Amino acid sequence: MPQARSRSRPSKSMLGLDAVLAATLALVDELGCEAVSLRRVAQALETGPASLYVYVRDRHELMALVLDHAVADVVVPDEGAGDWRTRLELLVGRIVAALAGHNDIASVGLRNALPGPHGLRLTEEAAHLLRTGGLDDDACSWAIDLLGQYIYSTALENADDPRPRRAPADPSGADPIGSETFTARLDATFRALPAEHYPTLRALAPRLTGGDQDARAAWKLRVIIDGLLAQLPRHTDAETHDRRSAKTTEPWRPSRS
Amino acid sequence: MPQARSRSRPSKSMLGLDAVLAATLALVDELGCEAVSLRRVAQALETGPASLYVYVRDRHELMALVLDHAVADVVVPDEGAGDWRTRLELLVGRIVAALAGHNDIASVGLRNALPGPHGLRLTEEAAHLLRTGGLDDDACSWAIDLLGQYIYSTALENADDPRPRRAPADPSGADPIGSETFTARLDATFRALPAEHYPTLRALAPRLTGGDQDARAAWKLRVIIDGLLAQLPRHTDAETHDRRSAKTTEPWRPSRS
DNA sequence: CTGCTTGACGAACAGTGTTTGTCAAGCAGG
DNA sequence: CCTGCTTGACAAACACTGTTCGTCAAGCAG
Repeated sequence: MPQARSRSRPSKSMLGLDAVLAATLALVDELGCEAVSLRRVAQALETGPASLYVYVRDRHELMALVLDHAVADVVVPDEGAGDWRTRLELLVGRIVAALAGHNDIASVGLRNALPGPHGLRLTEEAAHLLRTGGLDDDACSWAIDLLGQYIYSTALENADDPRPRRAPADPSGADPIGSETFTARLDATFRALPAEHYPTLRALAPRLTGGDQDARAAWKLRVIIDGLLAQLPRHTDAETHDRRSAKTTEPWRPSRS
Repeated sequence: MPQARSRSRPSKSMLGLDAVLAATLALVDELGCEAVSLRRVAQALETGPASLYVYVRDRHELMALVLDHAVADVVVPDEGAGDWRTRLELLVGRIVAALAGHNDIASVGLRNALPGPHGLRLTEEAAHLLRTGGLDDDACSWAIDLLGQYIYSTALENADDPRPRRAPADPSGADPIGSETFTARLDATFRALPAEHYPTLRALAPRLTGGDQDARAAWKLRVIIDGLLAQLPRHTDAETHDRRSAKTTEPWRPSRS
């Protein structure tokens, strides 16, 4: 048991990275990424911000680790869950849900965050499923990239939006904008467009931000997977492809560097 | 002509929003978004940061306006450029290129930035082309969302990467990581994975970050458009769809709110 | 002429990430 | 047991950030 110290420092148990990550993630949930400062994390842990540098190189690395922490509980669908496509949809859906459940943590994934162990685990599984689905190595590699974009963007979009994703709103209440969600403001933007210059957007306005967000996410994923399948060579099986343009007779493939 | 002032304030021409946006964008080009502070912008304009508040509500709004400014020169393809698909690909390609040419400005688009006049102009055109391609209103609305995700993510990924996208690297040179690109580090991450646990990622490693980035972007866009077309009703024409799963006989559509 | 509006912007404030240096506990080696 | 080294903890300090408040000055309307 640590003794009282000459600087009147109270007895402190060793922090540990897990505690740091958990505290950080809790603050992300509450305040959104931008408002999570090292001082806030340290305060939640009853220490000072300098203490965190034992565990992370800088704030950026901390957030990357927290992102990975957020998907730690995502379970890879087992083989009994269905064919490769079903499992891929399940997997991606679970990742999106896990990230969306933590405010805007997904924004970290869009900012040069190196994947951690859980991210790699899940990526390995997704790549494996894509391969099972018949994509060759080139297509598989770029599909991973595309799915990654979809996952982070969609998780960000789907995150519960009761709190602004920016710094906490003006508490004075003088500015009504601060208490409105981004989605509502985007919707208002579309609805306010002059119809003579923006006929399509005006016509679509009720739908652009509307609908069930899970249904929307699933639809977009379906689009992507159908699109991936459309890249498979036609001689793979007896099925034919739906082609609107007669651009190529052979499916185009990622070039080799 | 303004006179000399009692506070020895030198004669200043009125700033103007355009000058502010141009100066900001130049700094984004040079330093990346995060390093662009209001003080830096003000300094470039030979004024003080408080001056900028005449033109923008806050830093967030400034960056959103700069994002719009970055696509100001994107020209909508005219009808002679080809069918709707060709024009959509052209349009999206131009937007991505415009954004990618300005370091990480696209990251602003992933952060609750309300669209400006140019963004709306381009979105209107994309929506119009999608409609021309046969998507109904529901699908069109969600496709706009998906394309937006693709555009910002891809522009961010394609941005020239000679400068770190984060704060300027440690100038001491003691840390070699700071001078490496994110892509290189991601590549190294994949290549260093143990093959027994990550067989697929290890096999794909040379391709995951490799290849020509324009080709990659075009491939991903093709996937998305092909996927969109795969959602069209089959009774639209004599063409059949490539379906891997027998989940639905009718194409699934976005639900109405 | 007076008062109001608006652009310009310094000073100040609260807050941020990070570095440096000190303390204290634990461990290894003599 | 003692000494030196390592490592976790973390305060103090620094440079920097976004923003607010208040003042100045020019222009305009009544």
